[in-house]
Amino acid sequence: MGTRSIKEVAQLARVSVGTVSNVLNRPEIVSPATRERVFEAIRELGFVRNEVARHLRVGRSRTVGLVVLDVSNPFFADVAQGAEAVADEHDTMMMLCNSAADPDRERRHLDQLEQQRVLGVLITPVDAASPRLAQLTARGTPVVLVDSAATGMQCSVAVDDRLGGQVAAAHLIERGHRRIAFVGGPLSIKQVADRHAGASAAVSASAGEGAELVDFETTALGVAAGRAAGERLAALPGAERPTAALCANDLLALGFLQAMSLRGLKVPDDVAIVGYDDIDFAAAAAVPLSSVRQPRELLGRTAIELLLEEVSSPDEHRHRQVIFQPDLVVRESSKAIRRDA
Amino acid sequence: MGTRSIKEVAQLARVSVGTVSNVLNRPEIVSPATRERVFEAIRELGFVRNEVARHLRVGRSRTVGLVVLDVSNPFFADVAQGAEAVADEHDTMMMLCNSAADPDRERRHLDQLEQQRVLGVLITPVDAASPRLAQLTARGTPVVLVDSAATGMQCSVAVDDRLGGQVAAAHLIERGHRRIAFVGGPLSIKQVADRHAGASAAVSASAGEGAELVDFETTALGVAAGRAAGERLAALPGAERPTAALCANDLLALGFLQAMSLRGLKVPDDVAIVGYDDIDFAAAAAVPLSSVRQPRELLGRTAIELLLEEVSSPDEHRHRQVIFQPDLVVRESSKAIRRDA
DNA sequence: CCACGTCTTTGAGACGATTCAAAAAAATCT
DNA sequence: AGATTTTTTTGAATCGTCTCAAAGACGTGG
Repeated sequence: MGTRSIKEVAQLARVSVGTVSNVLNRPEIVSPATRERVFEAIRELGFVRNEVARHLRVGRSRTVGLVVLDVSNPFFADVAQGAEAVADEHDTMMMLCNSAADPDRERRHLDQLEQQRVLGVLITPVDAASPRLAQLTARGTPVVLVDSAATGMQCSVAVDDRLGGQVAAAHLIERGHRRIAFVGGPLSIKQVADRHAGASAAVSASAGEGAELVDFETTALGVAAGRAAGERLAALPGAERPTAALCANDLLALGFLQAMSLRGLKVPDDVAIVGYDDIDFAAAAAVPLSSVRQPRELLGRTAIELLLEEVSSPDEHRHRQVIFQPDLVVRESSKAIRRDA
Repeated sequence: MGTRSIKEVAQLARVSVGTVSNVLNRPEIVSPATRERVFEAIRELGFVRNEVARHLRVGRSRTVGLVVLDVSNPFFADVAQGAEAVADEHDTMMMLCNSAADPDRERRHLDQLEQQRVLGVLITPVDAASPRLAQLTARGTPVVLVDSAATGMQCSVAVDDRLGGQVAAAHLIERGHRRIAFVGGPLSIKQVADRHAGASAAVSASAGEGAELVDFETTALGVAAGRAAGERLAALPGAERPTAALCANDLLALGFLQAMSLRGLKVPDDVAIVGYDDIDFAAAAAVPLSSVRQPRELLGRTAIELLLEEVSSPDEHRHRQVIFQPDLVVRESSKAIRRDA
């Protein structure tokens, strides 16, 4: 259609294509008069550089793929935001892809990104050990794992989920809770398993005081799953019912909270809740939720910085596994001290 | 790096590059023996087709840009999901871009998409009348407006926001409310203005019964803005205080709801609330929110279908403006009938 | 007026895949 | 076997941009 090429610009400006290219890429080496003439022609024709041809010639893309488990989880939206801010500064485009935790969708996205010869891929993998990821790396597309630890062949940025789970559980124990529910799943998801392991460790450490962890495994990580788990818990007879719930993420926690209020259980008096991720909704919930905060934007920023570093100096680059510390934010939902132990 | 070209495959399989290309694109015209030999070579070398070169030669991209106002608003996540489902079936990739309602970011994204020569752009524009959009269309990149009505030069899919506002307000009036707050802003956003206009119309129609609309304009559409508006409303003396709030979207409604519970006002007894969008969080709120539902996935599906139609038969294509009807979903937050009018 | 630097501009290859007319090979018919 | 048709394979041209060696323009000093 109306798309003009460098050649037409050259013709109109009465210069060679090489000169137009120079104006575009190294304007300072072109004489001011010519430069102006070329700009004029560009304006007149409405010329827009064809990035595809440029990429083919230069052999280096300007776009980075970001594959996340769930675009509608605000946690990932924030990670993306962080990554994009840095990408912007480097004149790089982010391609946001949603795997929806489906390995098949993930694979399709990776295929497409590889075919596009993107500069690199940031990914929160469904399964970090998937051979597809290793293959991608091996074939020359740099990969940075996000929110998931790599084993040395790649860079990664993650948050210490074990520590997060531990701190959260320790907090609940310290507030007097003894029977603590762990709400989350499937445990095949690394993050969930780690948080669980952390909680488990904290509970074991206090086993002498009678602390114990009760698992409420869920099949998904959304609001609905949390609500279902909450109903299950609410249905238990008082003595067996945990007095606190540690949820593997905030969406679960929000659903869980709703179930409590539907069943007439007071939060935090009857049941305390701690979520994970500290998304904006957590603080804004009916009962503001305690939550384990992760540096979301920073996670995204760091991931792309590692990627860009790897790309710009492939030789001296050493893969790094960055791990951030989570922070427990205590709010209403777990503030009260339980006195009936 | 490790990236092999069609030429290397040809060499290894002892055929010409043309044949390899045929195997890739029209395998049926290649003799089985040769075909197998080529596949073998592809496997051995780990060849991945270079989509960039293909695109350059064929002149037709396989990716579509989707620019939304806020990735972290579940409404848009669902729209994206719908669009992606259809794109998938057509072997097309979706490039999700977040303008964050910032005209500048939006412009940058459009620039990049145009440089990439994408197949087309689906966009929820910050300003539908922006000349940049017309320019994109004029230069040959098809544009479909999403959740925003076009004027004839482009296709568009939208939901009747005026009707939505009207139905929501009528519902509140029918439940006995007379002083109704409209929470939302800025009014420069078309969707907000339309919803307001609809509400306004419904209220005017019942002015004889003493209904009136009180504006609580906000500067943003997030949870925080809703909370702030809620506090403003709660601070009013009882007689002046509206008994119902119609919020321009669910995020505002959630924030508003939280403010009510912080200030000790009961929902729906003291103040009824109706949100807009019916995102999953609405049903999952502490008090399940009434909300005006929009066919989110359908919006996305339809948008990309229009785009693909336009692209596949540019000549006979007539631009269409599709408008869907919203549905009011009544839940706890506005169910009660007010008896004190 | 020539030789010699310094700026500018030029234009012929890439880059990797697709296309298509034409050549080659195989199959079918006399 | 030779002619004819059908099936396969070939390879040069092309898409739009960048790169870089080389040519051209210009100014300066001798």
